[in-house]
Amino acid sequence: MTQMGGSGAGGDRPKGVGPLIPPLTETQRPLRQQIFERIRAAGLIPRVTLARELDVSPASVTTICAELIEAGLIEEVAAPRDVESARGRPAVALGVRAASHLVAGMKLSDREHTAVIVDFAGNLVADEAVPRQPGPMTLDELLTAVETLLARVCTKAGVAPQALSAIGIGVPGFVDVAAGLVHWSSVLHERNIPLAAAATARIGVPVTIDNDANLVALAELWFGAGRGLSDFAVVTIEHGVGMGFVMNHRIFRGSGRLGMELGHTKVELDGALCRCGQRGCLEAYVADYALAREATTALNRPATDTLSINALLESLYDHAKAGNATARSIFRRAGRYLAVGLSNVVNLFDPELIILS
Amino acid sequence: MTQMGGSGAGGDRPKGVGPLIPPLTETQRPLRQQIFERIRAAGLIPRVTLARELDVSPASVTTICAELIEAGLIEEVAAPRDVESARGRPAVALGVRAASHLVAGMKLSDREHTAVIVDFAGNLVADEAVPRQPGPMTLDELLTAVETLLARVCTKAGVAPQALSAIGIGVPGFVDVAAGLVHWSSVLHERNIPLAAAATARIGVPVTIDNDANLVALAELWFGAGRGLSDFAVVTIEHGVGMGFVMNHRIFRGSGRLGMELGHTKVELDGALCRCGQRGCLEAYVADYALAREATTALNRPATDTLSINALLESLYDHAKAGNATARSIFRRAGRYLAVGLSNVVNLFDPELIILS
DNA sequence: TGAATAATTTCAGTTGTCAAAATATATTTG
DNA sequence: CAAATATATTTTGACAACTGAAATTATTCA
Repeated sequence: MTQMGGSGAGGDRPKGVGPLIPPLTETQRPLRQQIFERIRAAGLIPRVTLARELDVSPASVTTICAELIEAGLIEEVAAPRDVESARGRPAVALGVRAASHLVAGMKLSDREHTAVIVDFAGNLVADEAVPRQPGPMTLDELLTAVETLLARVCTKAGVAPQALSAIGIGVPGFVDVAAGLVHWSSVLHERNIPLAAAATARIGVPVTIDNDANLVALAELWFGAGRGLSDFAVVTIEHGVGMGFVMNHRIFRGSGRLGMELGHTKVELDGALCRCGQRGCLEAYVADYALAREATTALNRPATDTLSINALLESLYDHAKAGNATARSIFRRAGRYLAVGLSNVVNLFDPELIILS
Repeated sequence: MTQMGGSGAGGDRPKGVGPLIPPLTETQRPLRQQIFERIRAAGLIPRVTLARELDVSPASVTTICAELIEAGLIEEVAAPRDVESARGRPAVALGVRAASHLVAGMKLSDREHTAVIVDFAGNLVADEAVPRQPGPMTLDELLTAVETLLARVCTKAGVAPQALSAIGIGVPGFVDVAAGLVHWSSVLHERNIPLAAAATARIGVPVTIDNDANLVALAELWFGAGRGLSDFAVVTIEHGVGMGFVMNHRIFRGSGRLGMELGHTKVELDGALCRCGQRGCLEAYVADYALAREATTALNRPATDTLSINALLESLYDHAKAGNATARSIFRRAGRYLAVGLSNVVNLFDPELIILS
């Protein structure tokens, strides 16, 4: 427990109590932004409704919307007349001006690079995917790959890469979003790469980077099942096990500004060996390489087998489907450990929803 | 993954994108409150410093402080002259007016009820503790116990209970803070008790309730090692295993508004049986009743032994200290499982600090 | 065509905050 | 000791963000 200041009701001054909250936290979203976000969230919404929902005066809404229209961010849209309450002056709906900005999103994973171009209203304009050989690359190779993919998807969308307003790149591994730094990633040889800055310089458009699991969570928050929820988790199982967590309507990152490491949650004391060097990590039971490790044993393959991981797993899956008890037990065990890991997330965070991806 | 709206750059309107943040964002703390909290946090602080630290103009500070003084919440304090920079008009320090409010805090646990009275500046005015028989009580019994304890601590502080501005009560178990409801607690027979409302009615002073682990975390946030940290966890081990978590300078509660359940985190697939009916919970390895369960075996006691849990544990501890390998192994195992549980917290939340209490 | 109704805009006023100037209270220096 | 210097606080006038109430506009209904 804690020692308190001086005792007694006396006059001795304490050193102060209460949390030490740093000065200007990024606390408040000005009304301007609230209104814009509301319009974007609604898609199409008249001023009256905005005023009612945000609990501000219609006067303010008028003023701010005029500015937003002036700035070209939103526009008035002729809405089909609502048959129900068809009395009085009809409301004119506002919508985000889709053409005002275009952004690109890219995801770099072990086996595939994907890219999308989305307009300001969230409509998909073009997408593109290219497979690639697993394994890490140098920064320069990666940037070239990004540039090539970007060029292709831009061509498809019929715009120049420089016409984009921003680009977001998701990479697996440890990412410091604020600093634009990749501490470690399975797609890069080196560590502590300032990927955001490097990509921005190369492409000439502002680039931000994030952990891929966080981006999946963000996608769910914006477009998917997570809209309207304040707290939920997204779990991704690929080469590793990742988790993105949304809390109070925004992506939560641990205090270290890195994402959260569901994969290295311990599910077994002194359990299987994990890539990270520890034992009993969830990842050591459910990640693809963990399954492959067991598969070599189960299928009686020599350790030097040249089969790719993918082929090995497919073979394992076939055996399991065919009734091979050993192969089945591998999947069953992975499933049970995953359940333990998820149950821990539930017990600690109590999210409204968990999305498996 | 998620399906997007219409494809193509076309004119079809989407249904909107982006998180659906509820209208009244309680995000912003008005400057008024920021200044007050800063004064409370600092204990004694001049206006200039306030203006500098909060990054607002001295003019605003003057205005708001005048109001706060007018309201009797803070006061000017003659500060000892600072020898260093002793030039120019000396700053006059502001401090919270300690006498303006008194509050009581109570903690109901299985073996003891404790109470403190604290003034508005956080000085301890009086405290009191009464032991009690473990086991649940009825609501009426509990309220009577609270009332009695409150009367005693008030007498000690020399104030009438009605003179208190507010009372906070911490109870073990599941507590819905917002609703003032105790879903389940080891000190109450019944479930879903509106304890806050009942206590408020009985005592005549506003009462709020919270989970005891949360309160310990709150105490650390206000008075202890957690001041200045934005994210940390407090783990309490008593009858059960509880955790309070501070995130972004405030207590985090899961979406269900209940606290988090570190105790029912799984640390072993199909592990030991827990009070909650599931298997492998952390609590089933480290809580006092879990240790006692093993102790009866280790010490060769008949199951019907009438020793109290406390006596049993002490006996176990003595044996371990004396070198009894079996007894030692019980403690060692508990320690290792606790480490697993904590490591999971670290991996998921990445807190700056974990406080064991 | 003239109500009736509802959305939006206009307008004047309040509130919160700031920059700059004025004022207050020290210490130093001549 | 008076003037110069330094620093803290208050005063003053101005600006920006919102708001309430009244006015204006666009529709439907009779």
